[in-house]
Formats: sequence, structure tokens, C-alpha cells
Amino acid sequence: MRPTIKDVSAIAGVSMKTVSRVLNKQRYVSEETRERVERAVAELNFKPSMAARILAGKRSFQIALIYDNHSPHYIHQIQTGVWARCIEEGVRLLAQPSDVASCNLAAEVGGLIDQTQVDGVILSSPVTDAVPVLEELERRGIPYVRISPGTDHERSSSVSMDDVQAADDMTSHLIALGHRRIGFIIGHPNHTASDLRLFGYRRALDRAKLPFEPRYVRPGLFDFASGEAAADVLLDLPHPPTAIFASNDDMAAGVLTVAHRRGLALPRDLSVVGFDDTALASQLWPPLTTVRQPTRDLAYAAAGLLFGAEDEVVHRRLPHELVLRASTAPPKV
Amino acid sequence: MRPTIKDVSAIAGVSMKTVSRVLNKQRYVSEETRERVERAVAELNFKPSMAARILAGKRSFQIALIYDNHSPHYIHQIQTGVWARCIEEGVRLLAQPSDVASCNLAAEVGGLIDQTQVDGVILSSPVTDAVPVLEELERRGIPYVRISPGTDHERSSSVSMDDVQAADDMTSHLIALGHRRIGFIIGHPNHTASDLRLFGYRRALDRAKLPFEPRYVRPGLFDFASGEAAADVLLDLPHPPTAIFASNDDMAAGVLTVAHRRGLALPRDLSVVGFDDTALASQLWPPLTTVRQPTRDLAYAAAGLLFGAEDEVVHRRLPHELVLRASTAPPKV
DNA sequence: GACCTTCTGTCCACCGTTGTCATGCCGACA
DNA sequence: TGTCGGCATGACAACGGTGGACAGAAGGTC
Repeated sequence: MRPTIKDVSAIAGVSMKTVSRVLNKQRYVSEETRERVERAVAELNFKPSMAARILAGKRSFQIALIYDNHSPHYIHQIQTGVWARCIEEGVRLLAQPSDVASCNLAAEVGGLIDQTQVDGVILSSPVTDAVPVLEELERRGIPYVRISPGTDHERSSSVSMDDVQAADDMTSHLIALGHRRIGFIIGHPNHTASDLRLFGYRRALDRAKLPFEPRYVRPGLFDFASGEAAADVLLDLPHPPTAIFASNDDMAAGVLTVAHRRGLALPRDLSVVGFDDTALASQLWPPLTTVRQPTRDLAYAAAGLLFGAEDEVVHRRLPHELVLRASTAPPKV
Repeated sequence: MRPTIKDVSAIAGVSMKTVSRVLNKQRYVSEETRERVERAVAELNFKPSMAARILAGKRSFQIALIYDNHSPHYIHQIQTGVWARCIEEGVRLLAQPSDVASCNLAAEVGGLIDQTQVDGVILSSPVTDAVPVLEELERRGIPYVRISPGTDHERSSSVSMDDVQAADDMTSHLIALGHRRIGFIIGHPNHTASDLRLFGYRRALDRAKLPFEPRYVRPGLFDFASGEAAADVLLDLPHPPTAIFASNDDMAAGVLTVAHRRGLALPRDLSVVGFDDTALASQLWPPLTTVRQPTRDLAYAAAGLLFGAEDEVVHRRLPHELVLRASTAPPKV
């Protein structure tokens, strides 16, 4: 049978209560007793039953990570980051895929909380902006932290990067290379980051006194196929852009494919840049100039904020970075 | 406060026990009572506390998925597949990254089980072949299913694809195109699939009466960088291969990059093929000919076997598929 | 000597379910 | 008519911990 704290207390020669105190790192336990108990725990390889702790106590030592994202890389980084922080804290992580489009998402989240009694929740974009979910969490008084929220920033603590500035930086980089006709592919309309990146692109154009031309801007869905489609339209224009800025790497990959298919010499005939710096970016040809989004670090920091449990709302902004690779060059004259 | 089954029983006018019976779909509840209880459950939006169920009952309605894999795509597919089956079954999934190299992996898995009392475990390659873990699971009598195990096949139920046949098929495809000098990049030595794929390559060569030449075979680690390194060595040979078969798509991407860097015309100067058919394969240039590994389906089937809970050992083998894209062509003469 | 702080133990209620066992009812069968 | 088996339900004790109240001993401080 699995050992229980009763067994531990017997071996250590103390009461169950004292074992419980040690387990929960409470005050008023002498160094010596603590060690005895810890030895007994190790000897039996005792692990407290989560179920019993949750039922009896106020904490559950579990948090939930809720996401709905189509990019495996992104999710993987988010999971890894949060996971790392949870390990440090000795807290279990429940990863919960979901569907922002679902009309009963809030109910599902509520159900998850009722069932598992998680101590806190981390929301990843775009679930960050699902108001019914936020309301549900607030109604229950569950602390939560959002990763890259798009709206309602005052509502909760969050971590994010500066999408506007990053897109501005990237656009400015292209302008500095000499590009004047720069295409832009917008991200998925569900994600507020999409708007921010578009705004950064416009801001950079404005500052450089370049005209904003709507025909150089195409919608996209953050996936490869929409990148291809947008690139085809852009390159069919009478004066096609000499550079294309895709709002993420997957779409940039689509642009590269279209360019290859058309026999363009890259990057001479067309510069292509992406956003995120997923593993994909460096595996394409030519390797993609992109914005490094510190996804893993954002996730790690988000978990940190959750455990910090400060009452006031905190926003942590992590730095991005331009990653210059071989997919950009001055335009040919 | 959260409703409990006591509240439900009060509203439905039955005992707690009867509510419990309804919740667990047990026999001996009249249709009428069942409906009354279900109405009360709906009215209160009641969700049973997992903690209490686990503590009191024999089932925990949770299973664990344990993996250690470096490919986000692969993990994502595995997670998605298992997840889908769990939803159908109303079971919660604990995704557990791990490290096969860690010497106390078995202890960690044991701890996980003690803490969470999961009902079953799904092991994904290469954790499938960590004997101490298997022993730990058997000692505890926890049912488990393995996805693509490499060894000890009789030990548990499993799902897998035919790696040998798939590699054989792919190699035969290259031979049929006219290739005679075919390079091969082995996968990570931790994964038994690596050996199987190599064996399939050899088998196809043998059948075609082509000599097996060790210098055309290079080690790899299933990642982009090792693909690049291996490709450089192969292409520097006096009589370089006209086709390279990488044991997975990531390494194939590395090969493509090296080929581009050397200014080779693809696929005329060099055919490249991969294995897995991850999203990456279709996003590269040229789009990669590869073996579609039914990862998601394998995961889904694995969860199915676990819930099936037949006592005898079952092996399900899922079909693979050659995906022919533009990265292969007859060699130039 | 009185009093405070630290450490440990005892005792008991309680968390929200399920397992066990008892019980009442009804119809079938001898 | 008495007995037996299947069905439907309920009472009550678990499950393995936490939380709180309280007592008592040891040691330090005023």
C-alpha cells in the first residue's frame, strides 16, 4: 500500500500533525524534528495524496494553463516556460486546450475550476481576451495572469512584449535597407497582436514619411496557406512590393514558397520577414529575418507573477529582438 | 459556495448515495429518479469535486501522458490525439514532460502516480523503452499503453506504425526513380525507431541488389543541426549521393539548407526525403517528400486501448503513407 | 517569580465523495 | 401462502489529509 502521513509519523516518532507542519513548511518546527521527518519521508518515498490535501486544505497545488493556438511551436514554448516555473514551485500544471470560438468556453473553464479547484490560472492569447472567461474567473475569485493580452489591460496582471514597437523596428529595418514598397500580411483577426503589429508597421511608415498603401496590406490567418494566398496577390500587383512583412513565421514561410515557385532570387528580388522566431524561421531557405518573441520567458514570467500573488495588478514587459538572417537584402535597383 | 452532492440530493429529494449512483451511471436507479437528479444537477450547474472522488473512490478519472521528445510538432500531435479521446471518455489528461536520461525518472513517475492516483498511463517514445519506468508501473499495477515502443513488445499493449516497412518503401521509391547512391541519416540513438528505419533502408537496398555502403550512412540526432552536419559530410564525398534520406523532417530541412547553400538545383541535383510529415515538410522549399506518420491517430488509438482495458496485450499497427512532393526527382545523368 | 515565545502533541471536526451493508418493495415460483 | 431473487434506495463509515483549539514543556527575559 501507498504510505500515508500516518506511516511517516510512526517512523519519525512524531505526531501526524507535526508531519503535516513539515510538509506545509509551517513555523514552529525545530530543525532537528524537521530533519527526522524528512528522512522518514525519503525512506518511505512518501508523496502526499493530492486528493486528500485538496479536499482538506485551502490550496490545491495545481494551476491551469488555458490556450487556444494553432501554432504547435508557440504552445510548446508556453507549456515549457510555465512548466519550468511550476517545477520550482512544486505545483502541478494542468494544460487545457480550448476553443475561443466556443460559446460555452466560460462554462468549461468554470467546470474545470469546480472540478479541480486549481489555485490559479494562466491565460494565453487569444483566450486572454475572452471576456466571459475573465468574468467567470473574477466571479470565483481565482487569481489569473494573462500572457500577451490584447484588451482590458487593467483587469489583471499580465506579461507581454511590445508588438507595436517590434513591428515598427522590423519595418524600419526594411526601410533602412532601402525598401519603399513594403507589403504586410495581417495576422488572425482573433488575436489582438495582429492589430498591434499592423499599427507598428504603419507607424514606421509614417515616421519615414512613406505613404500607407492599403493594397500592400493583405489579411491572413497566421497559417502557411494564408501566407501563400496573400503573397500571390501582392506579387501580382502592377508594382509589387520589394519586401513582405508577414505577421508571423508560418505565413512568412508561405511567402517564401510562393517566391520560390515564381523563380524569384531570394533575397535579391524579394525580402521576406516574419515574426516570432519559431524553430521554423531558421530552418527555411533562406533563413528568415524575424522578430524574436520571448515566448518561453513570457510564460515563465507569467507563472512567476501568479505565484507572487501580489494583490496589485502588475504588467511585465519583456524585450524583443530583431533576428537578422539571410532573407533580407537591399532591393535591386 | 460551490454546490455539493448534498445540495443536489436536497433539491432532488433523494439521498446523496442515489445522486452518486446517477453520477457514476450505476445500475439500479429508476428512470424517474435519474431524471430528477439530472435536473437538479443541471439547475445547480453541479460538477463533482475530483479530489473527493479520488479520495473516496477507486477511480480518479485521470490519466497521465508521459513524453520526452524534442519535436514540438510530434508532441503536439500526440497531445491532441490523446486529448480528443479523453474528452470522449470524460477523463482528465495530465501531460507530463520528462527526461529519459534522468536517472530517477522511474521515481518521478512513481511520485506522479502516488500523488495523483491516475488510472492509467500513456507512454510516448522514447520513454516507452525506459525499463525502470515500466517496472515501476507494473509494480503498482497501473495499466499502461505505449506509443511506438522499440523493445519488449510483449510487455504491454501498444500502438505503432511499421517503421521498417515505411523506410523500405521510401528507399524503394528513390531506387525506382533511378537513384543508386542514396545517403541515409540515422535518427537519435535513444529512439529505437532510428534502428528500424535504418534497417528498412538496408532491406530495400538488399532487395534491389544495391550494395550497402557505410560511408553513405551518417549519424544524426533528429534535429536540424545534425541534418546539416550529416549533409555536409555526405556531399563532400568523392561520389556524393544523388539522394539523401533523412530519418525525420527536421534533419531533412537541414539537408535542404545545406543544398541551397551550395547552390544545388533541387531536386535535380539532389533528391531529399524525410520522415514524419510534420507541418514543416510542406512549408519547406521544395516541399518535402516524406512518410506520413499517423501520430495523432496513434495517440488517439493508444488512449482507446487504455480505456478498453482488456486484460490481454493488444498491438495496434496503423498504416503509414508515402507523401510525394517536389523534393524528389530522377537523378541527372 | 511571572510572563512570553517556541516547539510538540492531543483531540476533533471537516473536506465531498464512494463503498459496504442493510432494508423495503415487488413479482415470480413452488 | 411462504420464500426467494432482483431492483431501488438509504444510513454510515471510510478515504488521507488540513485546520483550529488547546495543553504542556522548555527556555529566555524582565
